[in-house]
Amino acid sequence: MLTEKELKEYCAGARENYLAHISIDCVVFGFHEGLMKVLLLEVKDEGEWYLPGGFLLKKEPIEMAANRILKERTGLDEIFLQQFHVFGDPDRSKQHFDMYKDMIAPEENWFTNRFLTIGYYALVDFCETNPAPDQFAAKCSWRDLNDLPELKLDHALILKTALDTLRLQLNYQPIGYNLMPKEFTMPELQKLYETILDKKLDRRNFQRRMLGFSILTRSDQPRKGGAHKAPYLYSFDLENYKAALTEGFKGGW
Amino acid sequence: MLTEKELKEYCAGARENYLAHISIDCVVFGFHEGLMKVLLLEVKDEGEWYLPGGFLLKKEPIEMAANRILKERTGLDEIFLQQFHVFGDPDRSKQHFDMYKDMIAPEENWFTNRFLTIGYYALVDFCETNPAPDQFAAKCSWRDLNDLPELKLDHALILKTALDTLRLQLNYQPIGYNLMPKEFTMPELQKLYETILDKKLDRRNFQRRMLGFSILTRSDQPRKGGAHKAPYLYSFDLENYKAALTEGFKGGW
DNA sequence: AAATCAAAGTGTATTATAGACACAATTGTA
DNA sequence: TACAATTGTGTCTATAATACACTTTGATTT
Repeated sequence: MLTEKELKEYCAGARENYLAHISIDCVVFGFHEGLMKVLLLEVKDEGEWYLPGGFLLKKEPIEMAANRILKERTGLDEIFLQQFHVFGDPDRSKQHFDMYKDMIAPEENWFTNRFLTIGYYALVDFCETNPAPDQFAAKCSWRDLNDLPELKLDHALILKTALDTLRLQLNYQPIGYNLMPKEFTMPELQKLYETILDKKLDRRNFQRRMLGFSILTRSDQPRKGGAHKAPYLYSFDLENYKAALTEGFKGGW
Repeated sequence: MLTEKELKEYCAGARENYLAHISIDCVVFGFHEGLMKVLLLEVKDEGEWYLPGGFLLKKEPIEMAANRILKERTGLDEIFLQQFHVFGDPDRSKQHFDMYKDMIAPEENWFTNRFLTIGYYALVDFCETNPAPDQFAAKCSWRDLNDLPELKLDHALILKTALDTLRLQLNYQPIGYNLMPKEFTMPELQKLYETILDKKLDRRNFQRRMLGFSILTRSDQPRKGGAHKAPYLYSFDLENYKAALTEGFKGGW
């Protein structure tokens, strides 16, 4: 919780710099040790968590704002970002900022305005991130997707919608370049798909299909040092990968 | 073009009732005589056209605003509506309201604010609509999708994005219930698909596939009176149709 | 050094789906 | 009654999806 001085300064600054009524919330997906992770922030002095988010500078393009916000939270630039939905229920933030009602008049409090929030989801390489809290958070950290804490506001809905969108996306776009390290094995990539989809896939069919997309390059050297047969290393063929991103996988009609 | 009085009254009313910086634009698709149609408004005293749109009341849910706007333009209630993207380039409306610069100071002019516009697309039964202009338009009418006039602002981009989304949608959702009359023949439905996709489809394969979705009911009576063999009439099986809408057609993974 | 274990590599047979294609039936008109 | 236009329907083929089992490898254990 902020002090009265901090809050008032923040609100004055926000009114001056940010576009009213618009916010951005980001669902940042990572993948680590076979688990799907989401980047969350923990509210100071509370047990609650929320999604990385922020506001739009008055003359800033939306995508740029989302990038800026994520750079602040993760240290990463050029993140894979995708706008997926606007959440605008008039009551979506009701009562969530009651705690400040004795410090500042509601009409002065930036946070009691109505906000439509633009949802972005991001896919990032877990190992490359340096999570950093914003000024309302005690900490910023990765949480397991299947063991989530309670989320503030409508952030649980936003997260679910992002996940649904990601799963749909899997059907007509390649995925993984932004979530995997440079080199990876086929079983590791399969684990990513299994984790996102939350179901087991057949090893052989997965490999055949994935190779059929022609977005993978197999390295000459297998990965040594594991306790078993050395698996081949793959990397994404960026050219074909990007082509697949824009063209999609299956014609349908 | 509005008079100075009209403009000032509009701006004062807008500031009082609407949420700042947010607008809604709708791409309304219809289908008639084998042609894809889009509902457009023609600016008074100019040759330019724009998409049906409007603003969000301060306490109104977004979807409700989109419905309200479309009811005003088409007379229809309960329209199939889908949010598909937010357009928020800071310069998207630049210079488009220069014509009013001598009437009102820019800071007083509602229209020179920055707006993020939430794009919705709608599918409606062409024959049921009663197009009605808004107060900035000389007329509201259906235009052929493949013979469009020049559009104001970034409305050409919005329209194109809507169309792309619709085409994608075709791959995993049924479509047609909102675009076709209650009863229709298989060739008519095929024409709809061909028009949306802008390509020819095979009659026999189309029929087989479409019937495979189990969303159609064949009527006992064929349509008589045509100059040739009487085609069967079909209607959508609403229960299965809605199930297909939520579940999607093909598993993918 | 040999046996063992766990994970990875690979292939084939079957089934379902998509695509190409041709002929017969119906209706109004010439 | 022949014709033209349109609709209805079936089959063959190619491709893609699925199910399924054995072999290979490398480290670890005995």
